[in-house]
Amino acid sequence: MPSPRVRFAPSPTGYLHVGGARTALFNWLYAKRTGGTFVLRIEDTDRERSTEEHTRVILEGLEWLGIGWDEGPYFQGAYGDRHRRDAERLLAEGKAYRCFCTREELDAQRARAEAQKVGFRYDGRCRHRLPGDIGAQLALGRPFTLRLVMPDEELAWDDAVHGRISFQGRDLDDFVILRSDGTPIYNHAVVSDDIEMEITHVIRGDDHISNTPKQIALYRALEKPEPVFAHVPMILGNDGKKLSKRHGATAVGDYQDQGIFPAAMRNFLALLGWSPGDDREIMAEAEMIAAFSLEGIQSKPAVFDTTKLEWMNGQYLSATAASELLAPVERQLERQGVAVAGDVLLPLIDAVKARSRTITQLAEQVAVRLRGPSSLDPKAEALKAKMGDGFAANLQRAVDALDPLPESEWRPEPLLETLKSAAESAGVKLGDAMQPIRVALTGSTVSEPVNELLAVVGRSASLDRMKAAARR
RNA sequence: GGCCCCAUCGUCUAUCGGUCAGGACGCGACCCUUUCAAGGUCGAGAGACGGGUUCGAUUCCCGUUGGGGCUACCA
Repeated sequence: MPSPRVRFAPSPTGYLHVGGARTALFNWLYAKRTGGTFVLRIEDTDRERSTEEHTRVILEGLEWLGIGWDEGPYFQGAYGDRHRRDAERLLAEGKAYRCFCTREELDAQRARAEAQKVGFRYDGRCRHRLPGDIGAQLALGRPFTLRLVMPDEELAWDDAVHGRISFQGRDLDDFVILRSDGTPIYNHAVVSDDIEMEITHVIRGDDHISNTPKQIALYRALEKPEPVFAHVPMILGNDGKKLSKRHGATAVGDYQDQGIFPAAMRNFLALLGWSPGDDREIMAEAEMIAAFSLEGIQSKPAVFDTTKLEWMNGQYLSATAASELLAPVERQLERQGVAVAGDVLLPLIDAVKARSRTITQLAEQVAVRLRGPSSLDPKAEALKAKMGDGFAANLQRAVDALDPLPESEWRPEPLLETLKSAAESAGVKLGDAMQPIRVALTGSTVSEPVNELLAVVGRSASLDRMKAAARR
């Protein structure tokens, strides 16, 4: 059996969204698993909506995710001649026909059908035009499209994820394969290209299921063997509707900006609608490839859960050394206008790493330690309100205790000892003594241990922030 | 309206006729910590409904209901 050839074929009419990315990932995984070839094809036959910008973003998104292609990118628009030849061959063989119906006529028919609440299907009125009539239309220079003669037969296939799916040709209409300007329609271009590129496995979104019988009809008309089809289910928003812009971040680039690791994104996407069949969650690339199969793909749609994505990213984050985080954190800080040397950053990164889920969160925490909190988060606000006067009093006591500590003693151990004895002699619980300091220094109730926090922020900045917070 | 797909905890999923229906996220509790997390342990939480088939159905079949997709000279 020849090695499989799969393809990812996005249309550059929008950004690379997570659904497309997952489809690409499944194709890629399958190719890697089987030693096959992964072809990238840009379907830009819709000239109106396709842009180079979108193409660039899609390519960059795939590269960022580490999904490399073996062939391409091919641009569908470059193969117009072949698409036309294939369509004309069908015309010559009587498997397609010229349709002189105008768009206006068709629109009117469709509107009428809709008003009557019946499904619109092209009635095939041009299918049986007499040769003389056709000649006359041609002589008049009337524009025409090419329509496929839809056979009245079963159009079925064994879907690799759904099992057998069957349509009846009589339920489908004679769809257009070539526009009046000679350019191909999607379904025709896809089949022509998949044949030419010797694609053996078509792995794509569920929304293409209804295109598949049309494409099968085309394969039969062209007398070429059909590939294996595998339709992966949709990705839904948290309201159970198809994932779209109004659900927030749907573009792969959004997650890149949020500081999600490509490896975490890949891992998460792979587990959305696919499972290795056991309990594994965090999986290395090689592990996923080894476990991947089309049969392991779920047949029901999956809801995109960003909370779990962030958890997974946190897993990758805590497994990454601070030194490797240096460069991305520097980039994030630069964007916020904070420039600091790496040797200052490293201990800060180490301090907050375990408490962050994304690079962005991590960079924010680092920035707060460098320049102080700009505001208090809701929990810190609530704590301050709850403690009332005790908040400032505890802070003032801490300042009094810590102020005499010289720079050389401003280290975690002496700091802890000092704070402990101060709290003890004042008869205050350690927690009550510590939390106000945490809030004063970071604006948050969550941080590394307070003594370590004080050490990492430094003597003068710590005392300044505490004094300022005690005054307010 | 027509055609097609889908249905296990709130979410992602395991189960390929016999399981106390397992795991993960999230949630709650506890442990650890004379401070926050992280981590660890435990807990709550699911087979849409109705018929079959079978000694036995979450699993196989049919129907109902509920979601979703497509129905262009878009992709």
